[in-house]
Amino acid sequence: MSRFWKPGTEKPRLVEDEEGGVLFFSASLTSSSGYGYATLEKQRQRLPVYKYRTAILYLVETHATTIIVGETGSGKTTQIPQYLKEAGWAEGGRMIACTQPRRLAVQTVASRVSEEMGVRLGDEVGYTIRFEDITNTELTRIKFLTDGVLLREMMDDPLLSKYSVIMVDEAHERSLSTDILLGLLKKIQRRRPELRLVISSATIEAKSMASFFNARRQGRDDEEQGPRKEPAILSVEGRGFNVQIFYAEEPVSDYIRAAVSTVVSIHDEEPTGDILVFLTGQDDIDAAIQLLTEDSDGRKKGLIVLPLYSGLPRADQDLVFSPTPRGKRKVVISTNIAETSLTLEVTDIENLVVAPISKASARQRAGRAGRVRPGKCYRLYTEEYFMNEMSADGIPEMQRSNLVSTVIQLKALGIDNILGFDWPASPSPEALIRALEVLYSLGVIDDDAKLTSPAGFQVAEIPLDPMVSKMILASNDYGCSEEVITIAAVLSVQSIWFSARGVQKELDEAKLRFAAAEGDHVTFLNVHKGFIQSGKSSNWCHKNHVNYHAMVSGHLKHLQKKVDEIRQQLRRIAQRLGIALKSCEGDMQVVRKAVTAGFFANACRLEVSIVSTCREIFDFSPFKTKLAFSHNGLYKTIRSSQEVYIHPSSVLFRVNPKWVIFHSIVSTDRQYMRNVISIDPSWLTEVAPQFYQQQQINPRPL
DNA sequence: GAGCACTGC
Repeated sequence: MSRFWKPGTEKPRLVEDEEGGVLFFSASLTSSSGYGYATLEKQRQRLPVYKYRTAILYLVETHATTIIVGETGSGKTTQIPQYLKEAGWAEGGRMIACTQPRRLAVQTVASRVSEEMGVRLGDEVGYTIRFEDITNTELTRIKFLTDGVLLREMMDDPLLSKYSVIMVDEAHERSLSTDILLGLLKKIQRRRPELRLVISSATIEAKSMASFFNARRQGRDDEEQGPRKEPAILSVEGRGFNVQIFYAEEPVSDYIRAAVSTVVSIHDEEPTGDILVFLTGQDDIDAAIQLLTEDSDGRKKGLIVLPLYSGLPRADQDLVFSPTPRGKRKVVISTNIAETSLTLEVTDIENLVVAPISKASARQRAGRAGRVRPGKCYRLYTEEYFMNEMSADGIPEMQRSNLVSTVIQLKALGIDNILGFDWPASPSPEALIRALEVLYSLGVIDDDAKLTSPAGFQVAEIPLDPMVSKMILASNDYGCSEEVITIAAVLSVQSIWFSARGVQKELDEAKLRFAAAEGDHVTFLNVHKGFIQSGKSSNWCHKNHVNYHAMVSGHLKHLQKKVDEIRQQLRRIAQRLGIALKSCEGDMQVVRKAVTAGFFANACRLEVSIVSTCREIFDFSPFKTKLAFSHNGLYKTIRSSQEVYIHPSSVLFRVNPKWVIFHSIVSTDRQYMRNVISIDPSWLTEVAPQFYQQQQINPRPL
């Protein structure tokens, strides 16, 4: 296994980065009895945040914005909303909102709080995430929700007038929607001086957060009645315990094997306690689990190995929270999802970090191990790497994202001057201009950069990327809205294919059964059709390597809601927008035109193709087509002549039609187009004459 | 021949 500095041999160096010593938590609240014996009320009083109850309420009373700095584990997320309610902030029909970046966190925190308050979830305490509104207009006083949902609520209620206090939790994560929300909340404060904001943030971000909310407003700033404008900052200590950090002595070559062997040696050498392993993705998780379980005899007995990633059905995710049986050791093998949402209350957690994450993220992960008792953190990289190679913080999503959705959301909320918008982390003007250009070319904003009517407002209403929304609008003109909505639903889930290690060949074969010469979008329609014809059978999915959990609607409450439910939601929205639900009865040309109408900016032309073989395919296709199989067709985007290739997961891989449109790009060693459809270049000038001048797309002889 | 995670009326 990898070699770590071990306790007892040579004192491990617990140096952190320049912030220093972050991992030495105060252990002043050592409750050896732990959870389980005390009443819920006693437990609440034992949380570190309890000491600050009066101070928090005072600051919220007297300041428009209060920034709470605290390590996770202080209890701030569950307690502060309750304190606020106890202090009367939810009286007179008002509500307290608490946002989270992730759905899982919303659900778990809401259910914990309702339990503590002794009320039924959905009554006084409720939550809202996409597809799940567990609130009651009459009763709900504390509402947990994702920040994305709160942004959507602003479309109907721009001042968020039903909330008296809005707590934005995990603001240091700087997720895209958190940052948009913070920018908008700052604006709302000017119109609603009585609104209170509580921003919870980790140490490093607190100052910049404060100066963001402190920035002088223009115009009237004379002292009026009401709360002080400059933000208050309160630091709440964590409940954490010592976490010892061990670094690999040498870089590991295979981090999955290194992680597995570290788990095994922890199991052999360490006393009771669960293990949490961070890996990069589902593939690695499956591989690690296979390695851990394949020879589970002998010493590995007693290990309960559980995967955790977002694609997992909720019931499987819940297994992670169940108590570990006596004499067993739980090993949770997880993606980032566990970095912030998860507190395992069972016993202490060991933690392995494997990817070049930021130092802040590494610290966050290590903190997972010290929640209920002292823990250990094994980092599968060297200390030198940590000190010298890893960046201090991740880049805010705002500064590395496509801003098309962001811009249209702001437009829909009446923010006209996008370039002058006061962001917590300003995106580059170039990125904003790029987004404005795309929206202009889609015809959803006009020459004055105002939303067009009705297209602009319709696109803003649909909770999808504007290019997908435009595709749906166009499907109305082409009489194929049913098909295009299905495509949109499939494109918005991670993958409809069931992939696991060792079954790649079977998956490829299954794909061929549905593969359409036109490309991936049409292939999706074939899969969906087969799924519906099977009566939405899980057995059918299994046989065809289709991921049942990606397709099925949530008739079992805890299943993730996917293609079916998104499709139903989009059909409802379409009807509301006046789009006729209509099938084109197999005419795939109109479907491809509708796709083109949304994604014309992603058009590419084949530059080089080495044809090797020809073969007749495909039984699902209405017409038999000859497809040329070749290797690594080099494409160039029409817009910017960027070199791109068809991703090997596409049905058009090695088929290489002359003209294609892609849905998205993944950048690895090359730029790969994922989800590709073939088009006729004349459609480009047809659907986007302003974007493509005729001479640009004249096909060159190949 | 293959990069990840998260989110949304």
